[in-house]
Amino acid sequence: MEPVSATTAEAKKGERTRSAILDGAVELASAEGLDGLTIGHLAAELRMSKSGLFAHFGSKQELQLATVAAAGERFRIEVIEPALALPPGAERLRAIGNGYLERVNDYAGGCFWFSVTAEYDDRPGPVRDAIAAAMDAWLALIAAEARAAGHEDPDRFAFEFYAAGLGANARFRLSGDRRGFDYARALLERFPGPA
Amino acid sequence: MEPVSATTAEAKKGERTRSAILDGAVELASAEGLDGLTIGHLAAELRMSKSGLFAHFGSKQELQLATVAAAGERFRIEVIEPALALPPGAERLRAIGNGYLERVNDYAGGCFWFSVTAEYDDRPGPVRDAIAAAMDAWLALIAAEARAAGHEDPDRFAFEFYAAGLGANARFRLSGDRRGFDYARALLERFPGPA
DNA sequence: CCTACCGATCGGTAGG
DNA sequence: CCTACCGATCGGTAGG
Repeated sequence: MEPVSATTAEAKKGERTRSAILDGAVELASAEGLDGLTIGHLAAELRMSKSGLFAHFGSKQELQLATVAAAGERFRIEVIEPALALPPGAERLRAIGNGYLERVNDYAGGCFWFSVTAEYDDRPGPVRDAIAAAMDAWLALIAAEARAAGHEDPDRFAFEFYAAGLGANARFRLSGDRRGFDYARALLERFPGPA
Repeated sequence: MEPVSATTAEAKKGERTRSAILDGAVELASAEGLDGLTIGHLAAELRMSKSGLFAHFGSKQELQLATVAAAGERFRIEVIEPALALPPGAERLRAIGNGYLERVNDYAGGCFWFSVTAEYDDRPGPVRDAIAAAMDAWLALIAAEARAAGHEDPDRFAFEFYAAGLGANARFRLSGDRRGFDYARALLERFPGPA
């Protein structure tokens, strides 16, 4: 009767399913990695058939790339976008940095980026390139805000904050030591920056 | 004729084979993780049969535990032992820290501990416990030397150096940026420590 | 989005 | 240390 409208409704439903799949995929990959993110495991968790899920992506690698993109998009929406309402510099840097640390601290699976960086940093290909691009953008964002905040060496500050985030996540997940989060938060208050 | 002597010779050969297997296992796990360390892949690389290799360990988990222990043992022999000839404090801290950074920089597969921490930090069990114990000992060693060197907050210094090591490895492997190694090395010269 | 299937590889075993 | 296997699971396909 109404083929166009029906098609639109179907497309919407497909989009919702795809989005639900990617939510599960980001969570699963944070804990099990992008290889441990098997199509069978993910399908079982979402109560779908393997082939039904698979049809949304066409290959394991496309699922991995979509998962990396989804993790970046969710981080952008939940942490970065809100902070852009603040003026550039110290205030915004603190909002972004603390927003990131809270997320890492709260998420059940720990930091998605820590997990996938360690997994793919030695394996050339599009998945690694997507992870590297996201991390480059993250460090560039921190450096830009640090520069606006008056840091003498913004690139170095960005590295230190990035490293502190990795370290805090690792220490907390492995040994239950939360002090790394305090050290990382303290970096955001160190102005105008170290010698 | 000489059953005891023959048995001893066989045991020696078994030990050498086991050691060669573990060398390959540490290298493979640095790049592919402890799950990607499959018995078939490792056997093919060493030109052994799967079951011949398997017989040395009895289970995948025992192979993983032996690999973690071997990585720790090799690090202890190559980096820590030589530094113990130096007096405790700044000198020894620099030797250990720089020795670690050189290793991470040089190794083809990157840092074994970075790879396996991200992989197992969310999976309870003996493998994760072994990794956590090794990392706790590593931070405690750095903290003890930092204390002897006069740092005001040795635990914090240990965290900062640990984090800088993770960050330097990640930035270099992902994006080819070696500046993290310079930042980490600079920490070893910052005496008696930050505020 | 499903059922039913494919060849390859996984960890592990039997028996020598 | 080997050959020859096992059931389970992998990514992916056919056909609907």
